[in-house]
Amino acid sequence: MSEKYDFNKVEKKWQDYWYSNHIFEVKEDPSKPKFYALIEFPYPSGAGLHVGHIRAFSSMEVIARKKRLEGYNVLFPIGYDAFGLPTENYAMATKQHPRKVTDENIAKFTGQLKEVGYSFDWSRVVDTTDPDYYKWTQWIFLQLFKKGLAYKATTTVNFCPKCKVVLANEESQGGVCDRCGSEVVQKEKDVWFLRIRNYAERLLKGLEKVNFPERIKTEQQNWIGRSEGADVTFTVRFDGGEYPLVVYTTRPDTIFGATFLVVSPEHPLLKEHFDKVVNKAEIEEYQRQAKLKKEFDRIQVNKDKTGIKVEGMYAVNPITGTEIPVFTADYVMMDYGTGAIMAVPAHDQRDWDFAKKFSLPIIEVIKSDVDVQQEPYCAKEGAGVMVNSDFLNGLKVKPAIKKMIEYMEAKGVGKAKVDYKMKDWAFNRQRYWGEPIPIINCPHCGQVPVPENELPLRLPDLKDFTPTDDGTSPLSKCTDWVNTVCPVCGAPAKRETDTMPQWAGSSWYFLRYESPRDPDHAVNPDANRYWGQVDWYNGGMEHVTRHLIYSRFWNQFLYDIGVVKDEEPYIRRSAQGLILGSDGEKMSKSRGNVVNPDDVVKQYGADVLRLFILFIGDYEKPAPWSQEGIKGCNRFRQRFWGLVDMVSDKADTSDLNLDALIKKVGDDYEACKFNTAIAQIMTALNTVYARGSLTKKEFNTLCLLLYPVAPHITSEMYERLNGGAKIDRASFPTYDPAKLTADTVEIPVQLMGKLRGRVTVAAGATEADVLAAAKEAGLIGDQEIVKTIYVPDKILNVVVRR
RNA sequence: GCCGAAGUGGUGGAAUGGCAGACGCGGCGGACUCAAAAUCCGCUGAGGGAUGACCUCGUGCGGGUUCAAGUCCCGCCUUCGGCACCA
Repeated sequence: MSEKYDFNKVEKKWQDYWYSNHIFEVKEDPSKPKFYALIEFPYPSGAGLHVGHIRAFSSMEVIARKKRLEGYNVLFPIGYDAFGLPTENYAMATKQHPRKVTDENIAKFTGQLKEVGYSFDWSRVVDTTDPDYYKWTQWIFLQLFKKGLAYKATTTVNFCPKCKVVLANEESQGGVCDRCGSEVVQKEKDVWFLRIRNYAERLLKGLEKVNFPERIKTEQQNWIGRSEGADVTFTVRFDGGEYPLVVYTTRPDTIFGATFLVVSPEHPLLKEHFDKVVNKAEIEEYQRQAKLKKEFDRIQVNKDKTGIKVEGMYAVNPITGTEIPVFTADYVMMDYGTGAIMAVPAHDQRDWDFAKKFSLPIIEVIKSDVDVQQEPYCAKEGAGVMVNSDFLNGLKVKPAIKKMIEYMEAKGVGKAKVDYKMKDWAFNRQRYWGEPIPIINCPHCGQVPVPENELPLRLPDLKDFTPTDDGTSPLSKCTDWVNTVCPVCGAPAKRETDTMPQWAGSSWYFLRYESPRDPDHAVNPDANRYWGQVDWYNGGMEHVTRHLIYSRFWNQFLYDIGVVKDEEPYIRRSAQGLILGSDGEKMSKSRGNVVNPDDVVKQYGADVLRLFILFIGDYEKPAPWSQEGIKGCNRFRQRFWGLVDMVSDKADTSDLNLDALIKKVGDDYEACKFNTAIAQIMTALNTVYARGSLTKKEFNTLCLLLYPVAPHITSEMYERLNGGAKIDRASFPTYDPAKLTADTVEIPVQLMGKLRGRVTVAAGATEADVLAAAKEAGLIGDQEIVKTIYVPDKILNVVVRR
């Protein structure tokens, strides 16, 4: 009898072996096929590794270990997304430098990850806060700038008065700051933007050729929000003048029902021709009110419509020539479409609400059962027939849209246009702990890029990096750094003091992994030629619409300028579900239901933690932690260890189909069905225990199948029974497709679709054989058989006359 | 409002249209033990039957297609996620 399994000793032994012998470090090797497995690199927070990380990383860990056994040259890198607010806030609170905090956190994460036994290539670690890394983040920004894809504009922004930072819309949802929960206010600000909208169509198109789950594609499509419509030019007339006013509509067919026109309070019409407006004071007051409102209030659905008629102006419908009134209302947004709409109250809820409130006419242009004076008929696309619409009458909606656009284009009053909900990417933050934006503001030359040979533009070593009250970056306090000379004309100039958002560094890190130390390229061309795209990327659903789109955008841009060879960065993407507390709620400190992976490793070891996190349930769905469930995996490991003493030449192998087991486990791993893969191995283990012995071949197969999940114990077991051989040098077992079915099969027999019993027959038995066997077993009487359905080796169903 | 995913025992969850509940947890009973823990063995959807090898019911609800439906179709309910005064 072998000694009891000592997980502490064994796990330490194998981790030492892996890491000190650099087993998982890889080089380009044209003799082997490559496989690039990627996990989202963690943000090294002070809290350390979370069980959510374990679930997120373990899928690619299994795939990486399996692919290596299958002969692939596997790139499985790790790094740290280390710029960001929590570190900076913690550093301020504890009066330390963020650099020090970051280094400590990274060291902590590294230690924890190694204790779990992950097979990362530790020679390729990247850290987004390392100047050798952010040098290239800045370089990519400069390429974007040079191509006109980075620009500065004044807009109102969401500002968090507590964090003293400008927030993107997605970081201030519900009108509160993502980070601290404070109420967000609106503020005028110069903001850097990246023109991601220029890539909207390609980001959509690219989804057709990648293997992402449908839900991820759908979320990205919604985020991009493509809509087909038309720009239609109305003429605004006022005392002594005319002004072309372009509205955007997805329903140009309904223009005969347009009874008024609405412009956003920020619309240029109300600036450029404001002197023609009769009720100036009233409108100015409304504009002031709109500005005060936070984004949150303004986009509240179903709230009362407000607005003011623009007196002294009216608009001419370019199709009918009819004059209609012009309003300004805050339900029209300046940053979508053209900031102006033609209102068709009969067929749009918002326009209808507004028309009712201001007693405006409602003209039906799509026939329906509803009385549009009582409620709008908001037909889904394609439903209904045009009425009251002159030459469109009798047409269905779709052909009517087509005909109207053709008509407008011929008349020169409108043209087809595709628009996107996605906005340009606000690309700056007023914080210290981020990549400095490498731009110099010269009074003569304007925005001048920092020369590339001066990159990295390092963060100055500030003592006080608390944000300023007026919302400018703490870097502005460092005058030595801010004051410089213009690289073009030599005049005194000032550096840009904003830093990049946290999404910057993570938008291209997967490319840096391919040549992490190359001093001359962001991505080494030879390395990129070999490693190419990420074959499989796993991460969280929460990053699907930001990180995943941003990084696809950067990759497409880098493709356009010839830096990388592939247009899409990721071939396949999967997403793990959340690990919940044992109470079924999201883990959080305040609920006190947080599980620390360190504690689990201490108590049960890494293999049990890895087993449990993968066995817990459907990988893509949320699953609650269970302290009892962990015990079950510990039991399984003990039983698995017991196999060491059960190997025998005389074992009867007839009850275990190894080929089928290999296929099932291998296929399940590839499909992220780790729970059923492990269940299959458990079943096989139960079979072996029931018989009391197993062959050497069975032993090695079971070890190899479980190795990707539980590498420590399987490495030890394999070594012991194979004369010191290392399992990581072995090959993943293969199966013979001809042997997947057993010699005899048990066929369920149904009568009228209801189970009557089972008969055992030789595999491949004919319908007549099975029917005869069923009759002999008394499962079928002597009723008249109308019909039989036989699925070979699967089922027999007999239909009889009643 | 629009889009998407999901609803299965006490519980986490399995089931290319073909034996519903694999595997695990928990529970019950037994073995070992002075005893407990650990371990091992057996049982464990509900109801009925003589507690048996038998029958009936059963995958959110109501219909339908099919020899056969957790799975496909139609109509609902509930939960979760995404987008959202998006023209």
